[in-house]
Amino acid sequence: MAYRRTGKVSARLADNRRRILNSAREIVAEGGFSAAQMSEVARRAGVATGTLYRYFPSKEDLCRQVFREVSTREMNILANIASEDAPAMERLESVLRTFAGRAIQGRRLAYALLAEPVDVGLSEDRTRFRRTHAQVFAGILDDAIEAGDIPPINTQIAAACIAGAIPTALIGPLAPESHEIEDQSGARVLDDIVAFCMAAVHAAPGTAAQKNEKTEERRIAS
Amino acid sequence: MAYRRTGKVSARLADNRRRILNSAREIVAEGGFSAAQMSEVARRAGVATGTLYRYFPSKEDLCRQVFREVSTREMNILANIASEDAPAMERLESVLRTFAGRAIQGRRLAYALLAEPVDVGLSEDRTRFRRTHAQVFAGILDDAIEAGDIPPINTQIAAACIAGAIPTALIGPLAPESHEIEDQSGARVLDDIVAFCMAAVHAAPGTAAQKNEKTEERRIAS
DNA sequence: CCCGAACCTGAACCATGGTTCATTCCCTCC
DNA sequence: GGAGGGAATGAACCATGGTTCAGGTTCGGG
Repeated sequence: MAYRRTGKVSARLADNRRRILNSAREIVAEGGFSAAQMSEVARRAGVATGTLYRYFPSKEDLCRQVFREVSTREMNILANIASEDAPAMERLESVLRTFAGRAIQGRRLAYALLAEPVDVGLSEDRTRFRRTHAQVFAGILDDAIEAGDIPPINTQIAAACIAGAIPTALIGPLAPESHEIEDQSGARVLDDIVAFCMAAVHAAPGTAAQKNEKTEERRIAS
Repeated sequence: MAYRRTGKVSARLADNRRRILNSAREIVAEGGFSAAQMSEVARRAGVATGTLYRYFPSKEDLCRQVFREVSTREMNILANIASEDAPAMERLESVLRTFAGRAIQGRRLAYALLAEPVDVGLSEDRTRFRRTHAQVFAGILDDAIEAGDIPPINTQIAAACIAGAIPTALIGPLAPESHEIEDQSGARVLDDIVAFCMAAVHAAPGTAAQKNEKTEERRIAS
């Protein structure tokens, strides 16, 4: 009697699952995890609340799934830059600039990933995310020291500082208001932040400055 | 008939109010604002839940009061250092060290003040706190530039970066575990963080290093 | 000593939002 | 085409935690 799951059905199931995840992601990107209520996710995905529980055992699981998808994407972008075949200092600056640039566009998503109030389950994932994150910075810094580009420093601490400085300056309460960033001054803010971090690791002066005029070409794809 | 509030009574009222505030503060210092449930505050203060509402119109008001008391205290400490009659770079380092040092002891309180999930009412106060905070840094940096101690930089951005870097490196998920900090290595971590920030603003090298041996004497009073 | 006002108490109330489950719908198979 | 099982529904359920309020207690004034 057992009935075989036909192609059309499992396609629909997969589609539902995807649509739920996408809806959740959209909501998070617009209003953070606090806006991601199950009823709202369901509404946007065009299914009933109860249906969510056929695809995810709990809200926490759904949110973690969303978090992982988004953060993995971000991580990969940075990791790719870090593993490029280029001098450490170039990779460092590129990573910083990309990180900050992506946070500026999609500030709400960056906020959700990095700073928003979340409960314990998610903050476990976030911890992993930020650590991995800092590891990318630390790795490049180690390379730079190895290559003699910068003097020896505590790369773990420096990486943590960078990982804190950039989001704070961009998306926290200390950040300039959105409208200040939207327009042309955004590039300037970005340059200043990158310059701060480069100086912090004793990058040879000028390295960051030269790049200023390149900012325009370096627009990051969303 | 009008009944005059006698001294003994208003003393008791004041005492109650104080005890409530103190209990709330203790709880926040131990477990953050999330642990500060009204029933728990009442229990610790030795009054009934309803009584809290004779002293504070809502939980939010109570929490904001606590936040203000604690943050004002912290702010004053930093502001005093900032307004000392000393060279800008000395004041800068002193402020950084004090800030980081106080965050290290009382990490949970620092977490509550700086990073913990809170709802909108409180985060308004927190925003003010962090801004004032960053202003202290920025003011000193301006002095330093004026005095020619460091090259001109965007002090607003630098201040925001510093205000983000220090807590992240100390109390966030990127921070070393408590036990790593409790023991002798705490001073080392602190030195590295301060060194990072000093370098970031192009402080002349060595300034931070000289101070390392002074760390012991600079133990911050709680 | 008694009255009324102020104060205190804590159990009941309520709002929010995640989770469940009896019912309905739709699909596969015979 | 209809029997039976998986999938979907959404209103009801429940847990949490802030807030209220009817009833009891304490205090000042006469």
